[in-house]
Amino acid sequence: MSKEKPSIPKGTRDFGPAVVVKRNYVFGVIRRTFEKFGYLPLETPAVEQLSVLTGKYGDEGDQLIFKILNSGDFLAKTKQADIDEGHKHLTRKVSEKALRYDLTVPFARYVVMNRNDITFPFKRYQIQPVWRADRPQKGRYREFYQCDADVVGTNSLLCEAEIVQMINEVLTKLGLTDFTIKINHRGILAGIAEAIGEKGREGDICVAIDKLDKIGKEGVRKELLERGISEKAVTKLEPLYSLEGSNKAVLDQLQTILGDTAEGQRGLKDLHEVWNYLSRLNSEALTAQNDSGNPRLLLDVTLARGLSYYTGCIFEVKVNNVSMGSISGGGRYDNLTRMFGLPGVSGVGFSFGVDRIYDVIEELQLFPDSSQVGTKALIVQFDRESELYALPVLQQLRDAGIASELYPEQAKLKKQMSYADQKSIPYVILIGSEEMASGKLKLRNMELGEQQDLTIDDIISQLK
RNA sequence: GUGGUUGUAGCUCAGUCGGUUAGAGCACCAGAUUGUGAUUCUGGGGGUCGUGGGUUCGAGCCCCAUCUUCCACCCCA
Repeated sequence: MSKEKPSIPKGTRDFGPAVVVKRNYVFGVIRRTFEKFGYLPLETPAVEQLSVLTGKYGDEGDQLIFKILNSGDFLAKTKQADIDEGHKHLTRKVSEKALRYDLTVPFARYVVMNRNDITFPFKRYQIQPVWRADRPQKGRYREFYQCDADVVGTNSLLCEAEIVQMINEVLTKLGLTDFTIKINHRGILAGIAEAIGEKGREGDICVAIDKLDKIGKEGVRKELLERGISEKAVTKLEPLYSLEGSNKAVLDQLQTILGDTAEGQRGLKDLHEVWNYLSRLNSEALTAQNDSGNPRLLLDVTLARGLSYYTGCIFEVKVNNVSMGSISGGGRYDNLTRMFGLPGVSGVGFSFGVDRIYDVIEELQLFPDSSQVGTKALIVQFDRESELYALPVLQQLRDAGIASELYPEQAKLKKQMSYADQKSIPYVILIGSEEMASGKLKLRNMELGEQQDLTIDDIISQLK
């Protein structure tokens, strides 16, 4: 028998008990917020038909989908000619299923398949893992959880406003104070393209100006020219990078620049509406100040986002002063269900990246002690007699709702105490011959190192 | 997919120019202490140096491949 060193695939992780407890705390905050806003849970299979996923995320995205090899003789339907046609063609022959890449597309599929049973507007949240065949790096994993909330079947911009509200609430509850919810609108981007004389080229323009933070004005200029945008247009575009002042002031300036483009008008109207809703909701995203002095909600005309299906407002959330990419993102998509044969259903949604949020909270040391759970009391036993005596005591403790355990063997006292110590169990109950004789059990407070002789009833009322 | 980086005890890491038997701290186990953890003292176990090839009298160290880690790009949560 060969010794095999076990390992897990690149970009995947095991989560030990301490980590799972903290992750569940984050999930809990998110879940409670979603439910408070009227979203209901949905789960879909990890595996989707490959055809459901392909073509929804752009060419780059298709490359990153984990495909599943057909079972059995996966080469049965393949001929030499198929191999000669290249890997993209061959993939369809040997793979019909794939791991889901996000939660939005499976949701759209679900909506289309269940259109007659769903009451619109349909609000659902979904917390499940997704898989991407990306090369791992900081904050980027091949298996990670998304927490999505989406609503389909309404064009109301109240949904966009509520997304801002939910993001603000979740991050605040998690103890984060310095974060920026960036918002933009695909209409604004299209309007800009039109206004600078490059109508229809907003795709290329977006990809380039999205990198403004990273590569600076000159870098963006170079990339735009490489992508075939005219020099005249690039020059006209540049003032937009440095739009100054409040969100309101930026909107006013955009009005001047995009005023006579239809798409620009659509974007501006939508954004105004979102601001109106938030204002009436007395949103903290408008009133609370970041450490930098900026409001949390920030109109950023350089925000583009890669996913090709967005058509209206788009969001992205960045925690400031930590080296981590966006922890949340989303937007409105008008045509996603049309790809599955159901036109005219607009949706909007967003997603929290729990793995990144976890990394940020850990880095900022914001996990509260209360997010720890575990055994409250350990019963230590000495011999067979004390073990039998301890069993009804154990049951009484559990009936009283106290998380408790009996050490399962008659190990040395030192070993049992040390077990309690390492599991951070705050109380130990000792049951030996003296205790059995008197009926008073020894309750030891492990933190203080103090112990008292108490009846089981007194112990229960003290630990409850 | 492109470029770089990392891997030595359970963990964090030393390991000189390629040269004898690969080290430390922490952790673990046992004892000091037959009814008391976390502190103290004493002792102990533990390694195919990521894996597979190659160069060499000799490889943890040099070369190639591969896996993994982390980082940047592309893209994204």
